[in-house]
Amino acid sequence: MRIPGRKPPRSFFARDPLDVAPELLHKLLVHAPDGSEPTAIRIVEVEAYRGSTDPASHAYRGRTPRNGAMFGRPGGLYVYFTYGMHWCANVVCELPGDAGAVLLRAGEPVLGLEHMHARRPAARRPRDLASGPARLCQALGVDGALDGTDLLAGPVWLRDDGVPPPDAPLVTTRIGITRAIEQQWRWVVPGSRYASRLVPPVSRKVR
DNA sequence: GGTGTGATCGTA
DNA sequence: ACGATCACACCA
Repeated sequence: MRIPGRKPPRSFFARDPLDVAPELLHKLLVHAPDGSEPTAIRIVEVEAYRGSTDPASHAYRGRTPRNGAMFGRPGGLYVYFTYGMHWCANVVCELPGDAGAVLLRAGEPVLGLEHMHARRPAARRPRDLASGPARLCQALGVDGALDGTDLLAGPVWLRDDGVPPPDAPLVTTRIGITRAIEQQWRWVVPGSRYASRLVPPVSRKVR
């Protein structure tokens, strides 16, 4: 089987997640398991999480069994379990001397749509397949077994097929968090119909 | 199109 | 007790 695009150099990931995040827009995320057909999405929505300085980050309180991948090699995949039922995937980055990651929030399905629909019966149309961080993982078949794997070695790959990131991405606050809600650390492909939403909810739960 | 709510369980 | 969420019901 053939993996589309080229792999970015390791140095692409070894930077502040705030710099990496917008450059992940329009890149491909490919899951090519041994012995079954690959599926792929084009990334359209991301959020950056820093480490010790970001109260919303899983790495804020240091290393634990769960967030270990965030402290590993840049270019790794950090997959975590949340709400008792969902997996979400991050690209591991590294602000020099600190942990960091970029949450992959949504993508446009580009390869293996029939397999994605089989994994996501609730999705009526392509725009429902990967328009959310947990939906994206379901569509690609990404779960905890892939936590800590290398995006430069597979079976989950980050690939660059030459489509540049948007010149003027939409920048907003992060979604679904209750801390550090003032930071504008979410980037979306302008006008994308495959994003989870273009504008964050006006009111968020406060406690 | 929009809003509100229950599900479900690992984590710290 | 609380999530870096989702699907579905319900209203428009």
